[in-house]
Amino acid sequence: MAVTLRDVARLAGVSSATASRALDPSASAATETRDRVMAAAAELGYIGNTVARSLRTSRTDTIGLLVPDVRNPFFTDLAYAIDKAATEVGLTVMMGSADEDGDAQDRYLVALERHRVDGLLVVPQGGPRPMLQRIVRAFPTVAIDRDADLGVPVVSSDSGGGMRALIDHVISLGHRRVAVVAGPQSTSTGRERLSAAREQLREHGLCLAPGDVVEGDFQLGSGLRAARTLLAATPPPDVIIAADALMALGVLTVLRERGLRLGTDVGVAAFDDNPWFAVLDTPVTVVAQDTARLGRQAVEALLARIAGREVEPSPVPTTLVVRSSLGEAARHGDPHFTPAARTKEDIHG
Amino acid sequence: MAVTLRDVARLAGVSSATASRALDPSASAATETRDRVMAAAAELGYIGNTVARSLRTSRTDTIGLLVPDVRNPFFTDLAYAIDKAATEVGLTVMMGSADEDGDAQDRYLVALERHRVDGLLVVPQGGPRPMLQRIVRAFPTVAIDRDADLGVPVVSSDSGGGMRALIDHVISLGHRRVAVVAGPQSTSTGRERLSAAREQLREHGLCLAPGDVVEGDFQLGSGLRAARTLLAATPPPDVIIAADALMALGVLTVLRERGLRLGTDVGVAAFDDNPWFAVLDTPVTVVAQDTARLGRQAVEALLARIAGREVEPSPVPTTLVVRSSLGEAARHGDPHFTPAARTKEDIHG
DNA sequence: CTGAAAGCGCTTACAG
DNA sequence: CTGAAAGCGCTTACAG
Repeated sequence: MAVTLRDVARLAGVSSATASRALDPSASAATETRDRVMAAAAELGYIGNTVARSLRTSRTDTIGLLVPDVRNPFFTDLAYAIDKAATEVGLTVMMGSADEDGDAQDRYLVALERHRVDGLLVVPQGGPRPMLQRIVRAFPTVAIDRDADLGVPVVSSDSGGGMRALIDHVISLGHRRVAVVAGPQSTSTGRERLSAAREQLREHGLCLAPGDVVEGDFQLGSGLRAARTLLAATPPPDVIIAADALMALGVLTVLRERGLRLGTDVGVAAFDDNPWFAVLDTPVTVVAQDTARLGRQAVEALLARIAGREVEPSPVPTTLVVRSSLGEAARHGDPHFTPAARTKEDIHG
Repeated sequence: MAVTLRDVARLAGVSSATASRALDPSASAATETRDRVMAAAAELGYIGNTVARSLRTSRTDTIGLLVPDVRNPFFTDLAYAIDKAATEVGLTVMMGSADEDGDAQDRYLVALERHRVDGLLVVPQGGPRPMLQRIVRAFPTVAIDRDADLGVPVVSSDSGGGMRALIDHVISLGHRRVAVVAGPQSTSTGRERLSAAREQLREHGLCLAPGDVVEGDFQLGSGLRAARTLLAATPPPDVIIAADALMALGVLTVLRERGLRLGTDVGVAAFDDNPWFAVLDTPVTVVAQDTARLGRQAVEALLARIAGREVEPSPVPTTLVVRSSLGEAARHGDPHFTPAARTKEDIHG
């Protein structure tokens, strides 16, 4: 049916061994032979069969990518960046969304194992599951975003640095009482962002009251629930910081429901940037992650692991993108005297 | 290194042929043998090698998915739905984002061909490119969203119906002058949405002036440019309809820049829903596509094609989601007498 | 029900 | 530089 290497060889009048070499730029073949084989291949429209080659070489030129939920814009951007970076080095990616569900993750991992991917890029969910633990030992693996103590290299943003910059900014605007919709504390990013917030507030002589922290799961629904809890307090917090964009979206939604003005009645900031944040009537201040760089670095690290080299990726810097959702100067000219900041000072200062 | 079927067979004291059958639920084997083989497999942690199996059976249990840009929320949702549906029937998907770039699409298609995917799900870009034409003849293929005259089944939404419902709604609100940020006219969806708008306006005795249509490319930048052109007209149109969410986001951004009030100064509506549309100060009315159903239907159709069966997918219905960006009743109680509608009537009526 | 054998399409030491 | 041969790990007629 499909044209095979033997067909090409026959047409070129050589053995398939020679045809194989002629088609491999890094193998040696007489120029004249190479030309004849190339011509034959072109004439027949030969497309090498990776599965046969893989069986022989035990490389599939395929990597697996496992993310908790592609629909989370951060993971979408990450998947995009990884696809780009992988394609550039001739790797095809098998993508799967585990749906923040451990069993789905396990099923997907087995599929990748059956397919004998060359390596695995994984954003681990929850604790270190046995299946993941096992597969990590069998395949070159690089964790992205979250460190789940798998003993593999981790490519991730400098969450702590991002959060500290954000807290400094929040405080410089005159806000005092900060609440946090934290990520799941079973994830390193969830923990790191929360503890950085706590510590940096302490630097400013402030503290994060127990009632001002609600743990979410990085999904929209938990942002909704967290915001309802947080806004039930009297007085409400000056500022709510969400550990990702989806939970921030939940917070924004609740603000709308309650008729609360963003940046005036309560400030909101989030981790992860997103074009939509910029287009809101009150654009949202965020800590942006450099997904392109994360993707590139992840693929590079995986390539190194596949080659058997050790790697120790360094944290990727984040960027504080100041917009108006904290009631700041971007709009009014004075970072220390904006409507939102003033309101808060009236209450607490 | 990895444990193979032979290892399992040896441990169970049978031939690999028998081991293979014992592990295949649809093959016959003595219960006692089957148990022994299963036990051996479990003991050794045997995971079948798909690449060997594929070479033998010429099925890879893998399908390729090619979308123009995963970061477009519509395609993100679609990819998610397809991944779900595929996983359910034991297929793994190789995903690629062609970046609305024909050459990238071609490179990716060749990679899928080398990997001998069982079938292809593709959202075709631009005209019928030779590479795509060729591959479509070689692999079972189903087109999604767009019909590019490839002679393959097309799974897509009822764009015409959605647009007609939207136009009726716009008109019922008292708007008269409608402008459109159209999708690329090289895509069937781009054409279908524009012509449906034109025809339905005609039904109402209105027409779409040449200056009130700008062709975009479904990406953010073109929405920005289109909105600038459209809003340069005096008076500006009553309503701007964007053919997808990304271009709508561009329109919204320009409105903000100009200090124009959404739903009051000018109405906006879009194709494709998105959680962010709901959280804007003025939530955006949209024609929502049922991505879950599109994904399921695409996988089903592809399975049918792989099995050699003919299929003729029927268009998937869309839903008009009425919010406030056209200045409508949802907010004010009377669909025919809202601020926006009134303003427009003052001008044109 | 089970085993021996062939073969899927490649690549790669091994000779020459 | 080139060819003959083996083999990657499975599955599946073909006998028995």
